[in-house]
Amino acid sequence: MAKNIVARAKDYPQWYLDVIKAAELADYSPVRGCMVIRPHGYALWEAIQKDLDRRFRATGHVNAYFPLLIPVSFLEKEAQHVDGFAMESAVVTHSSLRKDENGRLIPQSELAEPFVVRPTSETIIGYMYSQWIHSYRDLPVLMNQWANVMRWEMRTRLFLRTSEFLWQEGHTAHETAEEAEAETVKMLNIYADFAHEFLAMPVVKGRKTESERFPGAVHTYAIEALMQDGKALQAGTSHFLGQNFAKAFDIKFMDRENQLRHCWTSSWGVSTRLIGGLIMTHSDDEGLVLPPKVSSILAAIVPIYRSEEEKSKVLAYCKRLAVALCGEKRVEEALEREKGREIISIFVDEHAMQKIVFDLREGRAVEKHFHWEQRGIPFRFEVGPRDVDSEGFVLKVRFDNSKCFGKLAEVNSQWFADKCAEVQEAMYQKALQYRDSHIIDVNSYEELKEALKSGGFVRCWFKEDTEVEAKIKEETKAVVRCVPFEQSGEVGKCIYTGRETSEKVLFALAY
RNA sequence: CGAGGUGUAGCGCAGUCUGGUUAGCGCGCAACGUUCGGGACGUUGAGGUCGAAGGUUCGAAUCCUUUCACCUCGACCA
Repeated sequence: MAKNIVARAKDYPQWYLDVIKAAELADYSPVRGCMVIRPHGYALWEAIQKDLDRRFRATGHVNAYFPLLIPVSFLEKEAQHVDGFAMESAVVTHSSLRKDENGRLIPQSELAEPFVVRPTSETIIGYMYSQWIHSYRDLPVLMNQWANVMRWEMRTRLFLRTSEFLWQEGHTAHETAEEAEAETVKMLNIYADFAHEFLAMPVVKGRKTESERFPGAVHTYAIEALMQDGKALQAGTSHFLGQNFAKAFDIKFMDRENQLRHCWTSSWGVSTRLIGGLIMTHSDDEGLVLPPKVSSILAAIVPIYRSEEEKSKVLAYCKRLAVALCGEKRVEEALEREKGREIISIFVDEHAMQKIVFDLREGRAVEKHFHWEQRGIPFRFEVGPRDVDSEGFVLKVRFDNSKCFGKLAEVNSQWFADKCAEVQEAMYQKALQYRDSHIIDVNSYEELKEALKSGGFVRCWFKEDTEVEAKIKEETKAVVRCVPFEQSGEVGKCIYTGRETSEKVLFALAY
């Protein structure tokens, strides 16, 4: 049992914070609601960035960067957009500081027009697109930016909801509604594939109801994941913006019939919130659990010895194991490069920048086991004198805490790659099984209320209606997470109003 | 923004009601020794403007005033 992490069954929110702290993913900052992402946490974001960016490029998108500050007047241009973001805006009103009589620094020059620290960039990007787009020949515009944004949230939680967070936001402009719509769906599919293949996190693809829609969007699609405590997490969104922003920012082009028309735009994003989702999908009472594809450290080699004799014998053998895993060249390079360091990093694959570590620190092996375990490192090779004698090792697999005995002779890079792939798939299957067994079908409002008590997605016939949703939210705290794309094609009666509908929705309590 | 609570070492806390030696404990940290295959132990040591400002007093972590920050619940949360 981990002594610095409370059990999930006892206090799930506290467990979540304990895991983050124990794995050194993030820390609170002196600035309210803003977190510091520590190296081990940032490595997760970098891994996410790398994989997603590859998928964006493969579908013809390019990266650009737009300013942090947005004129307040821009926000006013799209009516729903203002309403959605006004309350959570951080506003820059002054430039320069001067000292007052007490030596305190106070803002000096008031700006002619205040700026908003971007909560999202539709407005400023819309403005720039209006400058750049003139003809159908300029379309489509398929851009993405990796950036930080700020939303002055009332209450924050590490990774899940912080005042400042990192994300990517794609912004595209198209000739036709159909094309923009197709783009919106395409990007949602990319998110879903990414969640599945990379994060080993199953998600439901669907459409948001009107009350959950992005301010200014015609409709919003989302991927919804289910956390271990039965609460849902919106893991990514893709918005069809229609011509709303094009009209607000005058993004017009001369079409093929020589007519001046407004573009059709989309926007889509995922954020550091994914890391919160990753934690709550896979981790256990011992701490963080990372899928091999996400982890920058794939394995730790932990030597076990007592005497000096044993030490030299075991370390020499560990080196042979490292060579079997990574190749002689990389091991020699690492030992040379990191000479004198207590933890040696050996790259398994320069391209992915994934590595194994050789833990040479002084101290008890037990402490090291906990160290790597709490950080979610997928594999741990434990090597002691007995293993040296038998030309073997003990392999601990983080995700299921299984332990097996291996032989040095059978280890090579392909063997290890297979192990990684095996665990990656097993983690997805485990999460998928959990998710699927927590989708409950109900046929009445009473059943819905009852089912919500045990958590999970509750699926039922529902005729979309903002007022009804508000009532249900008030009475149960649950909302429609999404209207799944996958529908039976049958028709049923709405569990609240009894009206006929062709759609089943997923209700859940949410983060 | 409403209600309640908490600020004392890196972290967790005692001490505050009833003012009085040099402000304590546990964890963690450092050194040394014994240990070492699932969170060991001993010895020694470092570490504090008691959230901030002002006041009462011979004397304030403790009493008074003001203020700031954080936490919990509510409201809010594309």
